[in-house]
Amino acid sequence: MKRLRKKAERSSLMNVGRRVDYAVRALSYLAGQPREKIVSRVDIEEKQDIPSYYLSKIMKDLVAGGLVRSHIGSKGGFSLARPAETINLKEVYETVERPFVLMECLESGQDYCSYCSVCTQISVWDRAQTLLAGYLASVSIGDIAVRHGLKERLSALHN
Amino acid sequence: MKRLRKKAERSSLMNVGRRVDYAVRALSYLAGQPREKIVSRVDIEEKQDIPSYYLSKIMKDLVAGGLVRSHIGSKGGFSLARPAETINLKEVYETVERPFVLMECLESGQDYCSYCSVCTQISVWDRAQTLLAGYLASVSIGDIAVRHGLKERLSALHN
DNA sequence: GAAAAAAAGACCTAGTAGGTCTATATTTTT
DNA sequence: AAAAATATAGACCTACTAGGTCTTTTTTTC
Repeated sequence: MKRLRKKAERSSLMNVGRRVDYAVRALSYLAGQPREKIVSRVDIEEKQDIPSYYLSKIMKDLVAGGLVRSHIGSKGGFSLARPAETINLKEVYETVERPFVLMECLESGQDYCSYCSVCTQISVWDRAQTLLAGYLASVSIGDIAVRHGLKERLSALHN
Repeated sequence: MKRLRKKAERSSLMNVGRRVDYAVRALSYLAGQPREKIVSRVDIEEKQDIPSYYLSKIMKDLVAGGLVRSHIGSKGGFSLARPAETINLKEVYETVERPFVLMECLESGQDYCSYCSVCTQISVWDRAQTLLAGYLASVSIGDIAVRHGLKERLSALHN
C-alpha cells in the first residue's frame, strides 16, 4: 500500500504548515495509545506517514513546551505529558510554530506601520485573529483523537 | 515626517501578507474619494505608504478581478468599479493572493494525504476555514473606509 | 559492552514574498 | 504634432524559510 505525499505546493501565506499537521498527528497518535505507553519516533513517523527524521525536531519543541515527555535510551520514546483533553490546538500551533498572529502590525504596532494608530483595518484582523484563536483553543487533541464530542461541538457552533 | 516601514520579519505561515494589506489600503483610499474621482498609482502609493511601483502589480489583479476600473493615459489612474459596500475582504484576499485555504488537504484531498478519508483533524481545519472566511466575507471595504458599522458588527459578534 | 533510542544541530534546496526597474501603449494637454 | 503622464506587462533580483535529511553525542536498557 503506497503512501501518497505530494510535493507541498508551497502556499505558505495564510496556511497552516506541515509542522503543525505532523505535530497534531503525532499527539493524536500518542493520545490513542494505552496509558503511559512509550512510543518511539520511528514508530510514530511510520504509522502517521511523517518523513523520517523530521519528527525529531518537532518532538523537541513539544517536549520543551511541556506537552510531551521523552524517555532516552533503548526502549525509550515519547508519551503525552498531560491528558489529551487539556492540550488544545492553539497551544500546539504556538509550541511548534510561533505565536499565533495574523498580521505583523498586531504584534509590532508602530514598528511595522506608522499609520497604526489611525489604521482602520487593524481591528478587522484583530477580530479575525481572536475568532480563529478562540476556535483553535476550543479543540483539544483529545477531541481529535477520539473524534467524538467534535460533532457536538460543530453543530453547537452551527447556530 | 518619516515613514516607518519595518523589514518584514518574514513570518509567512498563517499570516496575511503585504499584498492584501496594500490592496485593502488602496481600495479604502479609493473608497474615500469623491464619486468617480480617478486617482493615480503614485498618489495612492504615497498617501498609503506603499512601496513605489509595487502597487502596479496589485492593481493589475484588482482590475482583472473587476474590483477596480483603470484609466490609461495622462490624468489616468484608478477608481472603484463597484460600490465599496459590495467589496468584501474575502474577495479582496482571493483576488490578490489565492483561493482562501487553510490547509492543503482541504483543497487537494487524497492527492495530499492518503489518510484523508480517515483523517480526524481535517474537519477541524475545515471548520476553522469556514469560520474565518465567513467573517472576512462579512466585512466590506466600505466598512473599513467609513469605520462605521464596524463597531456595531463587532459588538454583535461579541455575544 | 552492544543496541536502541532521544538530543542537538549542521546542512541542503526549491520556492516565494517582497520589491525594483524598464519598455511599451495609450491618453490628455499644450 | 510633440510632450507629458499614465497604466500595462513583464523581467529581474534577493533574502529568507519551509521542509527535509543526515550525523554525532549522550543516555538507557538488555
